Amino acid sequence: METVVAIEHNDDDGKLEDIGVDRSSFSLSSPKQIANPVVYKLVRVEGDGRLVPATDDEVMEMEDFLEHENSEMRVVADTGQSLECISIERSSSGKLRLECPKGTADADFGKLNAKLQYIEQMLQKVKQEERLRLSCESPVPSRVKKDNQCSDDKAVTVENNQSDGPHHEIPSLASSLNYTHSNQSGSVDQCSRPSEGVIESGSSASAVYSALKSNFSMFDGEICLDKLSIRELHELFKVTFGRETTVKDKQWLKRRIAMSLTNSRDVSATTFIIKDNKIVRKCEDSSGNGDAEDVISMENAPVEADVNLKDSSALEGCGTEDNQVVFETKLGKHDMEHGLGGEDHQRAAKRIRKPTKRYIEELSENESREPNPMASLSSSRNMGPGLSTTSYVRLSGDASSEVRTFITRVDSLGGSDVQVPCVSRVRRSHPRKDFTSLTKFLPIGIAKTAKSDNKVLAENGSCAASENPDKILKARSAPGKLQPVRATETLPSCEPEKEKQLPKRVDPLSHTSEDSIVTVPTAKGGMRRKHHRAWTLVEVMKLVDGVSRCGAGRWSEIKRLSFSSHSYRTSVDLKDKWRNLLKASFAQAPADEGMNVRKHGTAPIPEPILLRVRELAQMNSQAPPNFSSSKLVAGAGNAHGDRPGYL
DNA sequence: TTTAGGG
DNA sequence: CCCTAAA
Repeated sequence: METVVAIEHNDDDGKLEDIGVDRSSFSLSSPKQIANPVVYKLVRVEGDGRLVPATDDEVMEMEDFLEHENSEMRVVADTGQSLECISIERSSSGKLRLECPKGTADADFGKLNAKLQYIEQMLQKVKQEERLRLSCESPVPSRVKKDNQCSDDKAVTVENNQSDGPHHEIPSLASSLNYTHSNQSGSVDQCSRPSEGVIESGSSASAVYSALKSNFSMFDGEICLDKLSIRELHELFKVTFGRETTVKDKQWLKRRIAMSLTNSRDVSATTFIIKDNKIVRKCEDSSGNGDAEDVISMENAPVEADVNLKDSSALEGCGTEDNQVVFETKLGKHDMEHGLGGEDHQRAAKRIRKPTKRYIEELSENESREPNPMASLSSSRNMGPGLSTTSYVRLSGDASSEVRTFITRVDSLGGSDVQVPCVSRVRRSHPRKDFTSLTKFLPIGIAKTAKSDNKVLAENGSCAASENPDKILKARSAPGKLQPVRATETLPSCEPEKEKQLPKRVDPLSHTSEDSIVTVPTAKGGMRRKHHRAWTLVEVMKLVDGVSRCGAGRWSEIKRLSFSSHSYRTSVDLKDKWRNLLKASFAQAPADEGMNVRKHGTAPIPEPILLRVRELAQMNSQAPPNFSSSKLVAGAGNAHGDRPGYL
């Protein structure tokens, strides 16, 4: 099957200003055109040419493209053959769409620009891959199976919905897209034979080409996704994204995994890199990251600054309807000062949220909360029968850029209307975290109580909303008189339609597994919550990398450096995870090659990572925790010789 | 406040 | 993961 990126052009909002982002590659020059939101619909082309709606998983994949709008420009050596797509945001109708609120259109188009260029690159890579396959490789079964003669075919269609707006620009955009792969969509039988002309057509094609060449020559990787079974891929997927997948397509899984890892700007700065479906380790050891960091800074810094600038302007545009809300518009130059994880540094730098003991507050929350276990689905849970609740969410600012998002909720209960202005900074390209949990919050007590809490909400919202819902919860559970409602498991598919309008996204990358919060009984009779956030592969890699550069034990340092973008994952978490990693790496040292398919339930950490863990552990003369492990003895004299005696 | 270690 | 003692 092929995938089509259909571009609709909507003209429902034409008064956006042109803010002068470089979009030359689109041939877009008139402000008017920029202003028109572009809506992408993700569809799939079946073998017979039918268009079918994309599946959820595909949609999810699309979202990842936006996740890393900055880093994805990096070359991905990727064998994917089916899916090239863009996703911006899912609208209520389930379609993907990008809406450009005023003042942020430029940012979006910047991203769109990057996205399109990225697609170009991807296409080139696909072709390159194809060439390689033709020359030296046995075909992958799944590929042979494709009914379509041209499994690599990418069709980019552009449909222009707008009636009166100037759409002449859009076709040019389309043609620029089609340019790269026009021969594919045009003639079916050519697709497996990329011509030189195609290679040259892309602006960055030559660069991609050379990059690919060098990449393919590096085969010292230890993890080869191609060799994995579906099951293993599923497991890897699980570690990588923290969620399960139902997709059976090996190719898809491989691409997803490789993509995620590669696109993660955090990972890219680590010693692990993804090349050609393999997780390999950079040759240099822990010291040679300077280059990577520099590159990243160069790539991202301007963009970030740009976005941030818009940020403030967007702010003014929206107006702070409440003085209680304080913004820091401190921006960016220190974004990338650590070289990675530059997403949230501003927030991290300012307004440091003290890591309160969430469990305590959750305890109190539990006490004040009705014993009713969260049976109903999220939002409308605490809308009592007698409560007439009208609420709307107004979004100004763009959710997909580092911009604050204003939510104004009007709750009318008992005749007294309460306006709850909230400000949330949505991470750039990480709009997924539910701030809907904020809107789910409904004061049950007296209106006065709610009012007094507005302040708290507003103040905390600026920094909490973009983070873990837990923190939001904390913020509002402090007053204590309210009945906070936690959005426990918010499955996208089950969400009320209303919710889908929000930029609330499930992070397909790392946060996808919504925190599964289990309440475990404590000795003192109380109930404490146990958050569980599956460690994703990316996180593990970051952790390992952090340890490699800071040394084990300096967890706060590591957290600051590598985990500043992850609000959860305290330094203690890092330490714990490291401990587990250590245990894992030593426990099954001479295990089967490739993936550790050991005890079910244990995360299948890729061997190279465990290997690295061992190295680091021995470097730091860290003794494996469980000394009595029998495997350990066996491992000491193993033929691998990858780790000299560590005893 | 952070680390180390037990649970 | 949580909790706590110790630094």
